[in-house]
Amino acid sequence: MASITVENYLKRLYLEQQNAPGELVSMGRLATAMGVVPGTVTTMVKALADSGLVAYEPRGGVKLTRGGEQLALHVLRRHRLVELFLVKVLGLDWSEVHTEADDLEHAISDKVLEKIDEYLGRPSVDPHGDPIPTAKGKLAETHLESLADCELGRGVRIARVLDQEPAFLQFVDRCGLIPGVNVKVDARDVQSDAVTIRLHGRPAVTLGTGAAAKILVEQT
Amino acid sequence: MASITVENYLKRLYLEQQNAPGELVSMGRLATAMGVVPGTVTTMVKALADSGLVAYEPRGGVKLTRGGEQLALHVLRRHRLVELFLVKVLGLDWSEVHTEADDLEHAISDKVLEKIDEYLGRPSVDPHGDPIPTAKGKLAETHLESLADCELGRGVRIARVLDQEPAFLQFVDRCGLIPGVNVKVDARDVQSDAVTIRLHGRPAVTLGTGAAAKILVEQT
DNA sequence: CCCGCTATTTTGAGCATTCAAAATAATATG
DNA sequence: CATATTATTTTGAATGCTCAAAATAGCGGG
Repeated sequence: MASITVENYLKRLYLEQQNAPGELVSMGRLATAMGVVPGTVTTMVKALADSGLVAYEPRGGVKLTRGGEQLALHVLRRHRLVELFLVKVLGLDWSEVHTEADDLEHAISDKVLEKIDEYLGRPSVDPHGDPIPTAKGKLAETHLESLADCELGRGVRIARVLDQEPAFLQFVDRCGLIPGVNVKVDARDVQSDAVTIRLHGRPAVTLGTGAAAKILVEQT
Repeated sequence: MASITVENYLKRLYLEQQNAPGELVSMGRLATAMGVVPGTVTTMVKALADSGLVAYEPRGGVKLTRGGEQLALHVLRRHRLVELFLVKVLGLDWSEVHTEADDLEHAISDKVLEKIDEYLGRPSVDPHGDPIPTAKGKLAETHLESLADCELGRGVRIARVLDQEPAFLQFVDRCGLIPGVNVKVDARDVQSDAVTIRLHGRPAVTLGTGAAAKILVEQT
């Protein structure tokens, strides 16, 4: 059985790999992401390599093996199903479920997970629009544009928010830019670094490009 | 923050104290209950004593301090609310929720716990009839008789089953002796060590005294 | 009162995870 | 190319929890 710590390293590593596909993840990156000192990561990664969960290149970086990736996806599945469950069933705010799920994801058995999945009707995304890996460990690939780069004037639907910070999520919520909402990018200005979004039946919202890039949309 | 291990020791100690009220719990007892070697318990108990969670008498035994008891009750509350939630909401069998709750009880935040409690309508007992401590750490005292010692012929209602073994719970389930059911003790025989129970609309059941003693009833 | 049994405690050690700080390798810069 | 900078690894140590096995204490029976 993978310990909670091991599960966390694998999950983190998976997410870091997503940020820079194809490349090895550096020790420093992983250390920052895990909130530990770099030496700790070196030690841990060597142990994970011994267990066959990661491929480690000294002075180069790490990546998950297929086995490690499967485990990471299983953790991610638990995390995201729990998030959705907390929002949909227990009525927690979507800005707070990430933290809760970080603990619960290590305590949920397959049996309970299956019940949750069934209860929720086999959902494919969590409350932030993040895709939920299947029980078999498959993750639907998506190729979404963001509010920072989608076509001007065209109607789009908010699909995913790439930031779990409660403060950001609450802000997004106040603006009404939550997944499922139909919007249109009215204008972008490089000089002012601003993106103006028009919502149905609401005042227009202006975001900086940084924030706009974290909100992904799909065509309607 | 109390570690998972500490929470488990306190919970176990609380339950052992219930078995023999007033007395100190011996190291050996606690070791068996925790599934560790006695030396481990001595070490751990001294640490708990240093944290003010237990009162330790060398060569005598341990008991919880008020602080330790509060923590134990909080863990027990999480455990029992989770059990009920798993049965009522996710449809797990009552014979399997104990094991699941043993993990989940350490991963549930107060916020989520409160939502669960609310969702369930502030229940007072779990699926086995075990009382649920309040958020304030109060536990309703009960003085129930068992099928092994209640009055013959009188109508009683099953209120609690004092055994979490899946096999026993499944057996109890098959007999229909689950909490809430009205029954009557038809006969008891000291020589054959047997208790015969009559159920409404079902064949009568005969149990050994040992099993009967684990099924508690309340007057109807 | 001593003996032997049993429960408890102590001691020494190991595993997993972490840190601090020193050593080393790789990389960029002048 | 030598050096300065930065990233990584190593080393030594700590913490929390555990075990095995030796030492010790307490108790009942002779």
